[in-house]
Amino acid sequence: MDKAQVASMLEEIASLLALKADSNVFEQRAYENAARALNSLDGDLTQLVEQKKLKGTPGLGATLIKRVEEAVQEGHIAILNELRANTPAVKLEMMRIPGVGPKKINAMYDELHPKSIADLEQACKDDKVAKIPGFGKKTQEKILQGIAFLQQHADRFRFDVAFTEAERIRAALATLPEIVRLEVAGSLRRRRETVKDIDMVVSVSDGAGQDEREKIMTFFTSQPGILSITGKGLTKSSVVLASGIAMDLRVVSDSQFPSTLHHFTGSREHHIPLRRRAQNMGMTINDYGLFKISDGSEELIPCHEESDIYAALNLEYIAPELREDTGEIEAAAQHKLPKLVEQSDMRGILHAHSTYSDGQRTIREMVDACIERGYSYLGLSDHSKAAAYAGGLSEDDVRRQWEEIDRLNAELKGRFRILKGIECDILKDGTLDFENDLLAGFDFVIVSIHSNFNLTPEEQTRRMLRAIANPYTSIIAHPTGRLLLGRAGYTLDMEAVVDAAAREGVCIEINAHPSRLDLDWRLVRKGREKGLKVPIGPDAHTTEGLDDVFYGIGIARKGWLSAEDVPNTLEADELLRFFQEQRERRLKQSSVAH
DNA sequence: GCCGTTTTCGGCCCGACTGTTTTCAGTCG
Repeated sequence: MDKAQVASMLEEIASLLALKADSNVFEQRAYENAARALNSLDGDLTQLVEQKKLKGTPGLGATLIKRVEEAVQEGHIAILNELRANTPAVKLEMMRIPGVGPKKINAMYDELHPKSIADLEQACKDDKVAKIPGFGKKTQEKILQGIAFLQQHADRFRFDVAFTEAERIRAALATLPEIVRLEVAGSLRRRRETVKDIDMVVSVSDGAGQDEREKIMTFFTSQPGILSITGKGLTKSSVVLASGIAMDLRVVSDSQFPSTLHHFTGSREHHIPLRRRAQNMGMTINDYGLFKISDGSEELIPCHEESDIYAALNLEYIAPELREDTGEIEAAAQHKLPKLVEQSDMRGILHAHSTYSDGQRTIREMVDACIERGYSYLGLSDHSKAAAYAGGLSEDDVRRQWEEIDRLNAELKGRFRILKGIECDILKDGTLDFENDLLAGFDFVIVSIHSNFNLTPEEQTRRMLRAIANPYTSIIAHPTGRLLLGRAGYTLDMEAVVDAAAREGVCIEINAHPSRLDLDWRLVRKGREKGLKVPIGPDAHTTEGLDDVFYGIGIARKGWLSAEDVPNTLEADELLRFFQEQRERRLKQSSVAH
């Protein structure tokens, strides 16, 4: 039983507690907090429990520690089983309907005993829900709409899908002269890998009247590609976009903009301790501003930018990507936040394919596209022979490719550099798809799993650790193989993998493809603390694919990475030296070991 | 259920919006 498993049990308890008749929201929150506390713990949970090291962890009190110990030692938590037995499954399902929460669910369940969402839908159509005390026609209609929304739309979207939609609307709104400031907020601004909806905040000058606001809202709700308008007012309008994503636009006066933007950027988890801090300092935060409380009256503290809010709380500015309540407030108070990596730090591409394997562009075309984007090198990494489905290279193909690279490098001398790399398959037993004497000819070796996804976690972990132990391994690519909203990753002990990679000096990439974003940012963060180097790899199969680096940078920033943590912020010469030293050190170590 | 630089009890972030109600409960972010 690992941390993630126990954490999800605690989360389930929280959800089930919410549905209890006499539920206590604070107890529920305690379980949610404990789940998060557990996830960000370092080390093996079983050991932590055995050594009684959980005591003192913020968010874990005596009771929660007992629950965690029970889960680890017994494999189950008694009160979870009890809650499950006493909570009809349909209640949990109903939690997914927008606008419906625990209280309404319990009322509907007690009156109508639906067995499924379909039953509930029928009850609405039969006008039975509107007759429940405290309910009415409008609530019934809203529930029907909520059910329809559930049936038509996924409840989460990949970052890139939402970002593209948001960017289109942002660009359109930016043409309006009435708008002073304009920002995307919400989880999209925090660069979460998936998002539920799009939040946007715009400001009008403080003297602006109703007309300006109305014009903005009308312009917004009449944009092309809007499926339906679910709300339209002077401060907030809501629509559903063609892709099925819900979007809210808020209009505020410019002096309120920083506070409103901050509020709607979240996360909720970040705001709770932040507001507690404000409270302790005799202040209060709401979406309209930061206020000093004296003698019971509130005095506005003027903030022109979000950074002013943090400054007033004696904090360094906290970038949106970090606002997840994973220690950023404490770090900001001690002025220990990292300087986060940016696109302008990136010097070259590591992990791209060409027509030699399954890429759609020739090496030369990929090179030109890199030059166009301001990069000074391309670390080419076509597939190895085991990846037959992807046109993996034979040993002869590799030598042929090297010749072409040598030729091109001579031609490009001084302007650009192609690095000889490979994306080498990790075979079922953890050995690599090419012999070491061939691997020695590459400038760098990326290794990754493309087969045998269904090994046991122990086997899969052993397989990966063996690949890490090969002294020619430079980088692990897409370590879990997950496809966001598609397929779960291989089950393996990622913490052991991150530990081993950091210890051995092997890099783990952030695969920047928006369907992967793997290594996960939570693990990026843990790896960074152990000295792991994390290149950002677009895994480009086309020239456009090179632009996916953008998504990888968002994840790198969420993982608290600075430029020095990301090897492809180095110049080509420095990077080649980095790989060379890495290999020499590891060869020396492995010969000592033998 | 957690937590403590006045506290071991009594707080726990905060306000908008909506709908159902005549003063508030539920939901959301």
